[in-house]
Amino acid sequence: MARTDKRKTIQKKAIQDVLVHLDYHPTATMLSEELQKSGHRVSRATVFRVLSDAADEGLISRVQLSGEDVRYDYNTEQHYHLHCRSCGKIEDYALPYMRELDGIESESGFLIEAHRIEFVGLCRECRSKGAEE
Amino acid sequence: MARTDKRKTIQKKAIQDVLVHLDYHPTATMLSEELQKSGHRVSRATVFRVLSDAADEGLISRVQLSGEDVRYDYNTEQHYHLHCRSCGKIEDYALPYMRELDGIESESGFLIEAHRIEFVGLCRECRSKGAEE
DNA sequence: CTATATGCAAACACTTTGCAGGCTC
DNA sequence: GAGCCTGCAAAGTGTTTGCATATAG
Repeated sequence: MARTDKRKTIQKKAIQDVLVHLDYHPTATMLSEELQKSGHRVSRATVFRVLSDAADEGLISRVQLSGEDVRYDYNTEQHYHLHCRSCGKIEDYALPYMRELDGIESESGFLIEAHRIEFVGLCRECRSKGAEE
Repeated sequence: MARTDKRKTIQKKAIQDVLVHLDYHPTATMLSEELQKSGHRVSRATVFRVLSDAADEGLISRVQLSGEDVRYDYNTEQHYHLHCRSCGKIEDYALPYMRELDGIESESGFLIEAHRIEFVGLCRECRSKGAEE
């Protein structure tokens, strides 16, 4: 699956630079577009490959919320996400990781190693626009 | 988005019957195959349309876990899912819905209306196979 | 009867892959 | 130099859509 990713290439550097400075969690396609905007020329296939490999190696993390394509997050700390049901915005949520949930006993025989929480609601902007309905 | 879904058709009935009796949460494609197995002839497009509409109307629920296609669950009660990282199995988890999480204050100005939790780990079978690594 | 729902196939969007050539080490 | 990495384009997937036809009410 993941290659060894030994060599430092200008493409990887460009991808990392852009990802770190974005204030949102992009899909591979979005990141590809951001690269173009900032003048970097990296093929789409490479963006997919590099992001996927980096996630497999644990350098960045994958985020998949309901109804969304896979997104990438340079923050590899365990954390949660807020998902606006009106505009689709995805933000980090400042709630401390609920470590105790990982240890919960389960009737199913599962060994629980981690958990992910997606909070769904309305962001400040959509609330003030009256999207409450 | 959602049509009004007024008419009762044999296709809708077949889809509902099969979905309710499955012991797992299928994707539209999986459900399409199950329909074939059980002798129902429903076009793939119809399966996608009916499932999506039913979810929009709240008759069934969408489940999307990391790295997976959208799945459908006839259980519309709020509940959580266990996701085996080894075999990919998705099961319901008997933890009561943590209603209090929906009300948590957020620094971001979000109004939180609901949340979803995905527990990741190893199912009983994969544990005994020694997939722990 | 009339309008909604289905089936089919084409269109789509996103992602993956094979291969030749380029670039890192 | 050797082989990993990239770019390109083609191939995959899963899903959506347009349109003619079938059918529920």
